[in-house]
Amino acid sequence: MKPRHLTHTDTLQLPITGNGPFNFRHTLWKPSHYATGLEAHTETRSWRTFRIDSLIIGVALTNGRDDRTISVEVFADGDYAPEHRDRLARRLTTSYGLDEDLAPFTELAADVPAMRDPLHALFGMRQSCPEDHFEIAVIALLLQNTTISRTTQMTRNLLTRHGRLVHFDGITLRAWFTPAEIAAVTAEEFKERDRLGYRAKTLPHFAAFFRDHHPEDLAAADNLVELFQQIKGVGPYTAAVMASHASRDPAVFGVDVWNRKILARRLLDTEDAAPEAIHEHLTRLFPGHAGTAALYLVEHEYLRTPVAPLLPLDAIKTWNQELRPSTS
DNA sequence: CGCCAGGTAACCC
DNA sequence: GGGTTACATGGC
Repeated sequence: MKPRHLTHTDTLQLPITGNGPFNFRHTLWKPSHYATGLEAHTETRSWRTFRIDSLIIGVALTNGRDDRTISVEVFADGDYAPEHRDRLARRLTTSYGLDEDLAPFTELAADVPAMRDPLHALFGMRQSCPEDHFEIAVIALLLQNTTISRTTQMTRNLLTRHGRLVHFDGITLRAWFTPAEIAAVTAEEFKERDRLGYRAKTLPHFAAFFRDHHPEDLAAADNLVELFQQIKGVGPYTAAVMASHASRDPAVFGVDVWNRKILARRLLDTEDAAPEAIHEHLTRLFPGHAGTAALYLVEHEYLRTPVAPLLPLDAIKTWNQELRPSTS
């Protein structure tokens, strides 16, 4: 599979309009996130791909000098039209919470001892979710009841076989498939070829749901967690990930066996605890912002030993080699 | 081997 | 309703 070359097409300056501090590095790069090949980060620069309809866009992002702007170099092919500029700007602004008010959370956190170190180390970090609802649902699906190494393997299989490979600004990255692009793929194929196991039969349900429900419709729903759980294969965890990440509800967070133990240790001083106990505790300490609080605690846990560390600048070439499959 | 992973649906009473 | 159990797969 040869990468498609995207050419430099546009430049954006995105203002940080939301109240509160903005931490460029820890907003775009999350120490706890596993490697997908959809993005790459060095100390000062980030790259990411986006699908906007069928268009494939690559962006290179850097922090503005005043910490209140993000500079975006846009790479695309010939289909990039003026209307895409606004949609991309909105998508980036939402994905990284540039217009969100972080102050209510930081004020609550100032009074919570367990939050002292995370708040200090990650000050100004916001939720990041470059994925749309469909894409984050697939990520959450691949996290269900398995190890990160297998999640990484399944992600690689899916993106290699059904996604795209693009090259821009000196880097090679994968890009997502759209619901329409996997509409014809059978559950059997997902299982046998992409090694999805029992998850294989739920992926077609995801594609069908998001072909019929566009992101705009979802904003109108009043109980998203409930709505999302109507999709076969989406339970409380996946629905909460979708609501907290793609819908950016700061009050919501998905509890799984992994963050359950982290939060139990940090908040309750025990090795493990019931999900309800954790949820209740965090909701009481951070009314309306429990999800943001959980984000800070979990990312701080991984800050010293990131799952996918920042790349040294000179590692990009090696990275490109690894991402290109050597097999036909 | 058996157990467990960054869960969920289907089944039981 | 609330408490089991099967579900695929790979790593240890």
